[in-house]
Amino acid sequence: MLLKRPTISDVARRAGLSPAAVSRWLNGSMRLPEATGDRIRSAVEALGYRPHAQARRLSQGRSDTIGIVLPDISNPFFALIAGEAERVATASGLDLVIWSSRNLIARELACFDRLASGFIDGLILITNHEDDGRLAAAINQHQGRVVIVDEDVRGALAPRFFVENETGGYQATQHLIDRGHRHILHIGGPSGVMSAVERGKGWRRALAEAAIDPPASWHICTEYELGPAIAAAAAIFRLSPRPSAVFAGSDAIALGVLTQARAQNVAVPAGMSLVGFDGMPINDLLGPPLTSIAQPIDELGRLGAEQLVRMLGGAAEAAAPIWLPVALVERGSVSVPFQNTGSARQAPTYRASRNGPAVDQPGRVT
Amino acid sequence: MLLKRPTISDVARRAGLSPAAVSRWLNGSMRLPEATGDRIRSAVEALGYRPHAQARRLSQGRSDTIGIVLPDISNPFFALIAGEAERVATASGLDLVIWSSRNLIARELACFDRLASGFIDGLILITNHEDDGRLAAAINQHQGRVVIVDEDVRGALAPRFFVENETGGYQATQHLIDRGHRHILHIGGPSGVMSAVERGKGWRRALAEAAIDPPASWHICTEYELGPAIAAAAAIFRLSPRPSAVFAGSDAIALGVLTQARAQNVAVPAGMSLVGFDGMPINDLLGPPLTSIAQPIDELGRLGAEQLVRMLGGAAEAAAPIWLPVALVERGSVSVPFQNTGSARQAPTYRASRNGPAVDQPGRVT
DNA sequence: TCGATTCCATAAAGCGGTTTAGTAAAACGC
DNA sequence: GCGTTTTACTAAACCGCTTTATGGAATCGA
Repeated sequence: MLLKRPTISDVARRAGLSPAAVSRWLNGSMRLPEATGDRIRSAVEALGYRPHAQARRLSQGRSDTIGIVLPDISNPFFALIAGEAERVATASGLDLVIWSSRNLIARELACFDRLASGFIDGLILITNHEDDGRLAAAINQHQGRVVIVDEDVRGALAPRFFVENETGGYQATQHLIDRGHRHILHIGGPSGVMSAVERGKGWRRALAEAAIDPPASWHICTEYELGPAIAAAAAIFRLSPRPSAVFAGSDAIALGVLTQARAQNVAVPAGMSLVGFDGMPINDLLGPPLTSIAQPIDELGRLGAEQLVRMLGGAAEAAAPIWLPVALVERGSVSVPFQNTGSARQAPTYRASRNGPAVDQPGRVT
Repeated sequence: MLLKRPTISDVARRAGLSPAAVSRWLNGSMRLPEATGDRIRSAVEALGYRPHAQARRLSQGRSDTIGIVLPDISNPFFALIAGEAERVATASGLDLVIWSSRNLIARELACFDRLASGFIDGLILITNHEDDGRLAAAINQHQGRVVIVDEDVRGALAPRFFVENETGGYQATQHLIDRGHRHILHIGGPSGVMSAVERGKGWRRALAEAAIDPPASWHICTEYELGPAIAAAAAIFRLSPRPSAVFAGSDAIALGVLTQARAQNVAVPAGMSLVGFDGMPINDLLGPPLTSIAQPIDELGRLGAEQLVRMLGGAAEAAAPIWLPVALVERGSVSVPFQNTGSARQAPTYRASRNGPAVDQPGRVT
C-alpha cells in the first residue's frame, strides 16, 4: 500500500532507456521509433507510473493551479462563482483551489503567500470588507497574477469585474416608486464597501428623482450574510410608521428581512414590499417569490477566471474595470403599498398561485 | 515584478550561513544563538523570502493538501460539506482543493490521479451515481488516503460516513401517515444509489406497517438535482387520482415538485403535502416552508475531514461505516389530505403566518 | 568513400528546498 | 591540561522530473 511509487527512472530502466528519453517522449518533446515508444508505453502501464506532480512543477517552475479566495464557500452566491471558475480552469488544464476567508484579512493575505510560494500561479480575489491597505499592497506586489471579482479593493491595480451596482439600486428603487411606494427603506451591505455604497447611491438617486429626501433612519447597514441581516432587519419592524417597502442590498439580506417579517407576522408583499439584489435561482421558490436585481453571477466567475488564464498565458492586463449589466426580475414580493397605521398587524395573504412563476418562465425580466 | 524570487541560498548568503542552517533554523529543527537567528530573520525580512511550496513539498514527500470531489460545488448541500471540510483542513494546517465531478466518473478518476501523482495526500469522495467498479478499484488502490462521505461506493474499502437514510425515509412517510395520508408517492434519487435505495426502503416499511402496498407507479426515480427533478415531477401531476402526499428523496427534488405544483396551480400543502430530505437552511423561507428530514450536513464534512486528517497522521482506518442520525423538522408543507377527485383544481391557500417559523426557532424538530 | 545530415538517444545540471552525517571549535569536568 | 561533551554549524546527497548540450550511429549526397 505504501510501496514506493514508481519513478521515471523505474520506467526508463524497464524500457531500457534513460530517464531523459522517457520524460521527453512522454511530454511530446521528442519523437522516437514506434517500437521504442511502445516499450515506454508498456513500462508505464506495467508499473502504473504517474509523474510526480510536485517534482514536475518544481522543475517547470509553475504549478498549473490557480486559486480563488472568497468569504464563504457555503454561501451559494460565491459557490456559483467558484463553480464557474472551476469549469473555466479545468477547461484550460488548470486546477482550482478554493479558500474561504471568512472575511478575515489574515486569511486573505495567506492566499497571497501561497501565490508567492508558488503553490498557485494566479489568484481570483473576492473580498467583502473594507481594506486597510494591506490587501491592496499584496495585490500590487503580484501584478499580472491577480484578478478582482465582485467587490473592489481600493488602490489595487488588477483587472476587475463588477456589476452595475448603482444602476441596480436605482432600478430596484424605481420599481418600488412605480408601484406607488414612497417610504422605501434601504438595508444594504457594509458601509465602506464599494458595492454597498454604489447600490445605496442608486437608491438615493431614484428617491431624489421622485423628490424624496430619505432621513438617515431609512438606511441601515449590515453584512451581506443572512445571520447579521436577520439581526439588523429587526430594526425595520420597530419603526413607526413602518416603511411600505424595503430594498435589500443582497438576496441574503432580503431573506433576513423576510425572516423577521414572518416573525412579526407581517405579510410580504401585502404588508410590506421587498426587493432583493443578486437574483439567486432559489428566489423563485421562496414564500413569496423574491423580486430581485439579477446579477450575471456565473459571468463573474467565468470572466474572472478567463482573464486570469489569459494573463498567465502572457496577455496584458485589462486596464479599466468591467461592469456587467443587471436586470430587475419581477416575482411576487412587490405590490402596491398597504395603508398601515404603523402598528396594525394584518394577516399575511400571499397566495402561491398568483405570482408564482411558470416552470419554464421563472420571473419576468424587465 | 517577475524578478526572480529569492531562494534559501540568497538568504543564507546574506546571513553568512549555509542553506542547510537556514532551512533547519526556519523549520525549528535546530537551535542557534540569538544573534545568528536575528541575522536569518532580518535576511528573510529584507529579501521578502518565502519558501517555495513545490520544492519543500518535493523534498518532504508530501503535499500538505487534501482534496474533495463532489458532484457540484454550486449545489448548496455539497458547498456546506466542503465549507466544513475546509475549516477542518485549515485548522490542521492543510489546504483543501475542491473539484466538481459533475457526476462524471472520468472526472472522479482524475482525482485519484492527483492522489497518485502526489498533488494531494488524501481525498474525500462524494459521489452520486452508481459505480461500474472503476471507482471502487481506484479507492482500494489508495487505501488509507480516501474517505467516503454521504454516498456509498460498493466494494470500496475506506472509512464511510452516511446518514440514516432508511430511518429518514421511514420517519418522513410515517409523518404523512400520521396526518392521515395513504396515497403517498415517493420521488427519490437514482435507482442504483445506496441513499436512494435506503430512503425508498424506509418509505416502503412505513407503508407496509400501515398495510399499504404501493404499486410501482408510486415510486419515481430521478436525479438528486433540481433540473432533472423538475422534469420528473411533472409525472406526479399526470396521475389520477393525484397522490395526496409526496415524499421527495432530497430537498432539491422537493423543490422540483414545488415548482411543478406551482405551474399546475396545486397548492402545497392544501392540495398536496410534501416532505423533503436534507433539511437545508433555506427550507424555512420557502413558500411554503418545507418540512424535511434534516441531515447533519456539516457533520458529514467535519467527520469526513477529521477522519482523513487522522489517517494521514498514521491512524488506522475505521472499519465500519458511521451512520449519523436524522430528524424530522416540521415546517409548513404538510397538512391533512385534501379530498380531491383527481382532476379538480383548488385554489392554493398557503398562508405564510400559520406555519412560518419564529426567528430563533426554525421549525420543530421531532 | 568521405563529409554532412538526420535520427536516436544520453549525461548532467538544474528546480529549491530538506536531511543525514559529520566536523571544528568552545565549554566543561576533574 | 586532557578527554569529553556540547555548541554551532556545513557538505553533500536527495526528492523526481525537465532540459540543455552533446554525441554516436546510421543514412544520405556527391
